[in-house]
Amino acid sequence: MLKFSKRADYALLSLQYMATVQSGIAGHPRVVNTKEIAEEHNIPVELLAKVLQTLARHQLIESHHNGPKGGYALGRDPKDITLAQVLEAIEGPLGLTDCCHEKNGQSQCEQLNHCNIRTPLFKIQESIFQLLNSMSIEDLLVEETPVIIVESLNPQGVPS
Amino acid sequence: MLKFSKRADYALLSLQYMATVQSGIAGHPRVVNTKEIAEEHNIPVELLAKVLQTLARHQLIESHHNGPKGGYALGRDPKDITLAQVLEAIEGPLGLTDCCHEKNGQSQCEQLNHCNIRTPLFKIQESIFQLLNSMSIEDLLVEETPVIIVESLNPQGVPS
DNA sequence: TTTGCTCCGATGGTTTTGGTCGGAGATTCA
DNA sequence: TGAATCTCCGACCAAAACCATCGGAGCAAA
Repeated sequence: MLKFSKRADYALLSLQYMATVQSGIAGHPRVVNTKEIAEEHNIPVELLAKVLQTLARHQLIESHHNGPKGGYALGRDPKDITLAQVLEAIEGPLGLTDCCHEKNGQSQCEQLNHCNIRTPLFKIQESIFQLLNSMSIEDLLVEETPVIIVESLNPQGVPS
Repeated sequence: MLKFSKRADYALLSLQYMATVQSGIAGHPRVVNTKEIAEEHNIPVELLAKVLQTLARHQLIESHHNGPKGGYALGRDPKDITLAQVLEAIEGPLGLTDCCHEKNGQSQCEQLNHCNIRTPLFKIQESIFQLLNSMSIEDLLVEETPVIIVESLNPQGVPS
């Protein structure tokens, strides 16, 4: 599936929204609160709150707990927040395979000594990382987006 | 995390192994059975069996149930099996986000009407798909692979 | 003081995933 | 023919991940 989690989706939506509001394109720049983002995008408030907390903890956004006028704002320039940073904040260290992650100084991979596909997989991983690092929140600020349904990748059309 | 599932890992390991054996590099080309692959790579036999069945169902490999000499063999030339095909066979239709997948003719995305990040995300997805489609099992046939631990992507070094 | 917000921890339910088990059918070999 | 060895298939269970909810503490502005 290679899918983003919903938390990641919510994070990207929120950051894009905050960037738009702060840019001043739509009215005066201002701080936005959780409820507003949630209602705007049809997201459960409580879950979104946790996502935003996580982003704040990683300093991608700043929390302003100023009573009724509190809320969140971007911690830096939108073009200084890469998608890789967002994903890593939300989902933890990225890595296609288990052998990418250490725990107590040891790789977690059961097949480490019998594995012959690390090198090519790392190449793929590198490409994906490069991609995610090359795109920032600023790149999400585009106009109207049409609905696209992705076709099956399988050239044979064999049902999955 | 953007991680492959273990089933996907096992599938790739198996296909690489089968390609090596069939190429004749190491002794005569032959059919391999589940147990051999499992022991070779330290994988639970039963789970691997399911993975191989799935691959066979998608015609990426062929099953030869010929009693004691039975086993599996690649269904086509290694360079005609792309990684995208393998992943899609194992994990179902690929797609970064929910709005990629239809169900009963309807998109599953709750945020469809409030979503402003589809276009850029689809670009990312396209790039990843292109990458996975451009690599085949043949590309996995490389020599010795060193262990590499991937560093954190986060330039700030903020703990995740 | 009240309101409306952030923050944090705890919890429950559902889905996915990893892993297991048992039986049916086919083929080879003794 | 019968035993052994394999694939094949479906059902099953346990653990982990993920989504979602709730409750309460603290803070600042009106």
